[in-house]
Amino acid sequence: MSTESNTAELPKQYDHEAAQERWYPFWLEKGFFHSEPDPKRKPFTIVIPPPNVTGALHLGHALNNTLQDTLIRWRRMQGYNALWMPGTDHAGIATQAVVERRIIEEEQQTRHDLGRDKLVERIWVWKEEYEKRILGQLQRMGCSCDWDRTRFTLDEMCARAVRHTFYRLFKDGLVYRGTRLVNWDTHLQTAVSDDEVFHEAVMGHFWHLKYPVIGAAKDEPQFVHVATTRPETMLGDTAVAVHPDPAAALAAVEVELKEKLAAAPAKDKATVQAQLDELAERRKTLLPTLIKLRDMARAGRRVLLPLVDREIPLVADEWAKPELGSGCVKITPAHDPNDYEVGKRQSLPMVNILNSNGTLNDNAGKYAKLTMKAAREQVVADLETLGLLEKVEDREIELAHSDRSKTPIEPYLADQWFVKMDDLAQSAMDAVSDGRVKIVPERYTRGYLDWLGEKRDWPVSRQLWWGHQIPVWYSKTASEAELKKAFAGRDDVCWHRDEEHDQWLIGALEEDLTEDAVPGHKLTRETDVLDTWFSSGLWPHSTLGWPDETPELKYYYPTSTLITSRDIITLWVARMVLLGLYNVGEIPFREVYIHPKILDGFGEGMSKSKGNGVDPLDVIDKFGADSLRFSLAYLTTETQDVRMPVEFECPHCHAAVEQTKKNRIQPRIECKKCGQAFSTQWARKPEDTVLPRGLVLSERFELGRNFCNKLWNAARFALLNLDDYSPAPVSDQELAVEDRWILSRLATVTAETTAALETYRYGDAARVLYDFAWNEFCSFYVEMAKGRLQDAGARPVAQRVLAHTLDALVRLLHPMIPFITEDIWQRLGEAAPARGLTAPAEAAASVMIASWPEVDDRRQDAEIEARFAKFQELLKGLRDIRSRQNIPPKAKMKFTVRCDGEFGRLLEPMEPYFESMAGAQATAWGADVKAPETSANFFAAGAEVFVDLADHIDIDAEIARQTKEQERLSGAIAQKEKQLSNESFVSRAPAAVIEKERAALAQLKELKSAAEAALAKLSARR
RNA sequence: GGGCGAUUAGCUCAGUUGGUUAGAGCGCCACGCUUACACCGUGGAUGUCGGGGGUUCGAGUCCCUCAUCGCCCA
Repeated sequence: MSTESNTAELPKQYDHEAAQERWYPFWLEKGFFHSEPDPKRKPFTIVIPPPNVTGALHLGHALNNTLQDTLIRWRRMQGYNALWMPGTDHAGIATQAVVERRIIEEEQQTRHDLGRDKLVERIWVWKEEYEKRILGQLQRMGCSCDWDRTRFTLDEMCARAVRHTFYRLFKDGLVYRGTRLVNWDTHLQTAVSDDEVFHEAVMGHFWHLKYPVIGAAKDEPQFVHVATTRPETMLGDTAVAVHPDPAAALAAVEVELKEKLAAAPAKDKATVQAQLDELAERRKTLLPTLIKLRDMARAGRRVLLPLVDREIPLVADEWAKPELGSGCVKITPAHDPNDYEVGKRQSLPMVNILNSNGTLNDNAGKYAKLTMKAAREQVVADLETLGLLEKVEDREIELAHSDRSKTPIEPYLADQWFVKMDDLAQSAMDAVSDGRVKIVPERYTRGYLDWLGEKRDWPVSRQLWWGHQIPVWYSKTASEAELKKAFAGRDDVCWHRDEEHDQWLIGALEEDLTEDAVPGHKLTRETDVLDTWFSSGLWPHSTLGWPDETPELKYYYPTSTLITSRDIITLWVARMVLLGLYNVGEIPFREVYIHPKILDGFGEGMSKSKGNGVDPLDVIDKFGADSLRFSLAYLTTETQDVRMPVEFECPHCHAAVEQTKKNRIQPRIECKKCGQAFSTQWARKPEDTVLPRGLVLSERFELGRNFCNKLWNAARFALLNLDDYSPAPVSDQELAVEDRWILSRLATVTAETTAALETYRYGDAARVLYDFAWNEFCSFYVEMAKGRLQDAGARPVAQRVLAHTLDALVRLLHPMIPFITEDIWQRLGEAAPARGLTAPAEAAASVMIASWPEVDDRRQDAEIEARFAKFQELLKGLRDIRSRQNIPPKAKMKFTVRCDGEFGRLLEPMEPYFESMAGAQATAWGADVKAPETSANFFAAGAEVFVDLADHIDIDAEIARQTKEQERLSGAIAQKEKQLSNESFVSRAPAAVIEKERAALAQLKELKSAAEAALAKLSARR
């Protein structure tokens, strides 16, 4: 870097690209991101919520990582030994689904064509590509992660932690295998968890079927009527249910409806009444039948299931709702979650009619091998032929879909592995209840506790190939004696009996078992893999080397803070707490900060599939990483999600094209301004892909860009004026008013920023610094320093305070906007290598490792701030007169101030600044100042100011201004008088408040009479 | 159905323990190339604080209720 600082080197606009390209490699090279355990220093640790390798990062990640980087850079500057552990997540099903889909699209091959090893190999290739891309994105954002420690949930270190955890759980009897109804994705052929399922309303039908009653007597119903949205499942029916006490059930509903009727607003009463009427009708016509059926059910009567000709029982169960439909319901325990519960209660057989690929199996008789869809048509047709189809209704149904394959979910009975949640969940609840783990904002605590409180066992197996294969081997044939003999002396193998399937489950710690590990028997390994959350749940300790007691684990664990978004509090945060406690015996982090979500201009969450996602790299290209970061931090407030109207930028003319729900899903868009077309993320066809792509942006980021540019130019000004800088201690006597003011403000702002960051109030921190930098440092301090910098006598002190203040400001801003602050720091380092007011010292080699500013209480000076506020008020009044009087900017104006001696003593020294900042020259201060012949007056800070308008008077403008002022005052006076004449106010409000109001009223009246006098004078001259 | 959050200027949002006539940025209007910055400067206009009720001398702020939107859970 050249040591000259000339203007050519200091462009008028901040060049974000140059700064990013220069300083990130610099930080890396210096090893500033790296941390090593050092017992002499206090650690501060965060682990990244590992992004999925499924795809690139979006704006939500940008927010998440901006906040983490801000936190870690700040703590690093505070002197902590700061570690930010980075890495990525293998995201089992999501990644496998993406890669599988791509292989099908591009090579027309399924995973079964490829085989397990080949597919996994292909996914690793994908992972390498996306990991690189993701880490690259983080780096472009400026993230100061310790890249030497980068981990992946499927790498050797994490895999070892997974093996140990599973083994411990297995050995402790906390993991078991069982048959359960799961959400089956027939496309991907795996179970998916509830949170991987979304519900969508689709148009469907409601088929009304009837099943013949076996041996029905004359006075008995010949058929039972049931209705279903999925008629093909009747092949798996094992019962028909009727309510055990239909009369009571109907009565209960009636009571409820009556209460509702009483409470309902008038407009809703008719609807509720109609429901009541229908209920009464039902009681008359349907209830007797239901009671009869109930009695038949108790007598063990059966019905004949058509098509498969299976006799199935009538059962009495509360799941059947007498107020709905026929009051009877078919029970298919193997294919419906509610029926499954009924099945368990009533000890019904569970007939599985599905193959894992979604076709019907042999239990479906002649319908075997058909797809669900084909079977449905056939079943309906056959029932109709038999006269057993009563009617078909159209109906909108909520259908569960797999989030991964977007295909409908089939409830399906399958063997799954579970972790018992009892004690584990309790331990995680306790950690939060007793405050060892603190969730910020606190309101998220409740959801966490409620969810864990259900203590539902955790299904951890997935029928996938991409993931940690469960380290359990099966043997059906060996005896326990043989196992004991085969594994004698080994503490890395243990086994449990699986009574349900009549076999041994053998777990192995690190080493895989061979097929012949038990002589004379063949072992087979479980093919399922573990849920991704199982491995990411270990993240805070697995990345630090657990199960080994590494120096890292001892030093950095528990970590300090976890920053994440609210949707994974239960899935991930809770799992980390309970697994950390289970494995390490200690909580994984002390605080969890939950940040807002990013929404688009329509209030919808952003997603790539919706087309409203913004790529952080687009924003960085256009605005720079600092602008992205600052804008996001600025918008991060406690209760609000971040709403961001999205727009395209035309690559031809750079005009903004508003994103609409319509154009956001089109492959090409025509620019309204220049008429040329550009492509979007949806472009697939050659005619679209040849078009240049339009960036997807939000004008919200202009806030950050403008701010960075302002800061840049303030620094530019300073640098241009520091050429002959010399460091030296500055005594209090040497400080000018504005010096003392800015130093006082700096002390306050330092305290406010620190307090905001301590409580995760990023928006507040950004606002405080924005206002200070722009409205105080730039608008006042820099403006006022200009004069002194031209004066050889005052120049050195002005330079020293300027350099010092900029130094501190840059340090305060560094955690949020690292690149520009480093760029300024380095340039400042050349112009003013040693800085500081009491004892100038060599600046740090990088702002990254500079110390966080301390609050200098001694500088806080309420008196100087009050004095400065008066100055600002007067200045504003003067500028206002100029503007309203249409006095040309270059024309000088003269003013006098009627005030007491103290006021004059304080403000008179500021005369040069009225001159330079408002083009106004003070000609007199004091109590005996008289209004000039032709003048405009205003009150400010307790003084009356007269602007001499002899050369400028615009009577109409002044009348307008004074009239408006007078009206404003009249309004205020009326309000105050009303308040003060209110008996109860005067008798009940605190005396201080009343006193304040009285004084205010008197003041207002004084101002008003002055305005009236001025008006009278003006009218006379008109 | 239960829970959480939101509703303040055209847009995006602040608003501390209830106490002068509610603020910022963008946008808008007027003026301005003042030797850091037009990604700028100076000034200006803009609000039934979602609706209704209540508590209080006093409510954007506390309570109840309704509406709309978003998220989570069933």
